[in-house]
Amino acid sequence: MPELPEVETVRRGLEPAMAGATFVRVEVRRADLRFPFPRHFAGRLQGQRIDALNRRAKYLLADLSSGDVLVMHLGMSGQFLIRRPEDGTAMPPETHDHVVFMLSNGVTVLYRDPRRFGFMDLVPQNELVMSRHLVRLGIEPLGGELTGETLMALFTGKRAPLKAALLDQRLVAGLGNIYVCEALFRAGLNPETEAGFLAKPDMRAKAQALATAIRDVLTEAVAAGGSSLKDYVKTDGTLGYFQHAFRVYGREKEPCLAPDCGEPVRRLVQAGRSTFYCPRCQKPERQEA
DNA sequence: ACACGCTCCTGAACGC
DNA sequence: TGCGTTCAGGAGCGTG
Repeated sequence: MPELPEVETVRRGLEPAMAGATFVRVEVRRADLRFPFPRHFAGRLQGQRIDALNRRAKYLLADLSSGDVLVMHLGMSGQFLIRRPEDGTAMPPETHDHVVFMLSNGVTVLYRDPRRFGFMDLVPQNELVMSRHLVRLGIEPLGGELTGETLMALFTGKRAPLKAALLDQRLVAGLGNIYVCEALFRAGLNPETEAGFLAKPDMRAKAQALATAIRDVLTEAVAAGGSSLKDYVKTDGTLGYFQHAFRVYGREKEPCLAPDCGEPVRRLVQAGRSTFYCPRCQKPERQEA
């Protein structure tokens, strides 16, 4: 499930293959993914140089010499795979290979997405931050803005549970179900606690702990190449390995890994998504009415 | 404005 | 064995 660490890992894999290269030929093998491709998509890419490959939250952003930015989102099951000429026989595209980028350096980049929740778009550079994709995004969690103070400000008056608030890309952008569960565990916060509760003055230390936990878990996951469960692979087809470092995610009924705890990890459903937590390490805060 | 639930999609896992 | 059901979840959208 591509969340920020997986998207950043993909970016780091694609950057050396794509930055500085030119699109020689682009094949779009179906009319849409989650959304239709923009008009003349292939034609607007062909002949353009990729000046830089950036990331914002879970979006990949390729700056093109035309002045457009190629905006790419992996959805649930999107993968970018790099095929180098020295890899040998060219493999024919598979069923879910929807886009093929052929580059001037001989590299082929495949976009594969069985569930088609991903999408691609082209946006003029000077409209990018105000574009429909990016305009509502909250703070970048590894960008230096994420502090206890910032979280307190963002959560002020929020009735939603912490789990939902952290999944809300308008507040903090880049977390998904896995890293929210892991960050709340590390901060010792109950996923059902009202987000607004953390904004109280005496909760400053908890808010700070949460900010630190989010930064730490994302940083560690990027260093591990992301988490591979079902769909996610790196651009060379290999797996990330942060899934081995999960402390609660996917561990229902298994013992909590905190020292001297061992309480069975519990699963609950919030907003239709599984939440994993330790009821002993993540006790609900005393919330006066 | 805000919170919540529904929806898109496919493949894997599960149950009878 | 085989078929049907359930589950996974990013994020836009509709509803109350």
